Amino acid sequence: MGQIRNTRQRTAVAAVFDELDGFHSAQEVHARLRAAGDGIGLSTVYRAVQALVDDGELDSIRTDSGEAVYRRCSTQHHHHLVCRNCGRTVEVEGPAVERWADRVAAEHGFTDVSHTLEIFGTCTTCSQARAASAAAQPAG
Amino acid sequence: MGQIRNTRQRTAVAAVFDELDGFHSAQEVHARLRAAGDGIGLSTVYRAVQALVDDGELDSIRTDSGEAVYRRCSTQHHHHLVCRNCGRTVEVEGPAVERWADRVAAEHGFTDVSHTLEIFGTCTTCSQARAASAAAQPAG
DNA sequence: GTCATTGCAAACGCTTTGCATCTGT
DNA sequence: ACAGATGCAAAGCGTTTGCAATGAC
Repeated sequence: MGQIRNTRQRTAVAAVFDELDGFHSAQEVHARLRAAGDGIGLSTVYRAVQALVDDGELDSIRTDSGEAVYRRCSTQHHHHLVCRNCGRTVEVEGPAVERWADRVAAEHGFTDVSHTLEIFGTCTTCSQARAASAAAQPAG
Repeated sequence: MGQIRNTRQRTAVAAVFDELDGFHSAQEVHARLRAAGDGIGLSTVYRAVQALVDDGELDSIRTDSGEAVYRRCSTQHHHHLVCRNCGRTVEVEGPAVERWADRVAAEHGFTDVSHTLEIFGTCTTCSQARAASAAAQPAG
């Protein structure tokens, strides 16, 4: 059964996640490899990424728009604080949250626990801009 | 400009979320209304749901499979602990996490803060089933 | 030589959109 | 009567899959 072979394409996909931190989509990886001159098909990237997830080498989450994004598991775990207006992102850590999530899951008998946490808000710059434009256009 | 009208369909969609707790997809709402005898188009459900999200009456998140699901905002805010194998979901609360998210966002100057948090794991039943099947098939 | 892997294109599922019709105001 | 809302069908998007060709072992 399932004998796994080392191919140029699989290696290339894994290498992308070695070089890049954070989350990246299959399409992004594909574009990046194509740009680098590595001929590779989109479906191959999808299959390679899935294989890496199955192997436990990648974690995956869904973005707000429904796209699947992947990151190397060994990367330092952190969360994102995202401005919902300009998209500016701040990486934040919260050891307490990690422990809480693990504890809650354990209390319910869950094992092999992971979690995703995103915080959304309006950053200083954008809330000031919004206030200014509201003043200029009263009925906004 | 944007004058919003009260239509039978919009009311029906909003009513579904009044009666049901938790997260539900647009397709599920559509099927439910059809089953109840309310004639309504799928795209109308999508548009109604989006309008409710814009109005701040619904929250939306993405499931693991990329489907968008919605829930009434007035519902007590909580998070989900999801079995990544069978999909069983437990609702969990974590006041500490809420406060942490608000504080971290405030420290970075963000306002109007919200967040999404999902915990994934393998539930007791599924981890037992997995152990059993691994024992039966040593080279799995 | 065998069989997993590749790559294309077509299929898929969820969501969005164009447009003619309908309806609340 | 006007402007927003509806519903269908078709398009759009990310993702998956069928199948013949390719290449790792």
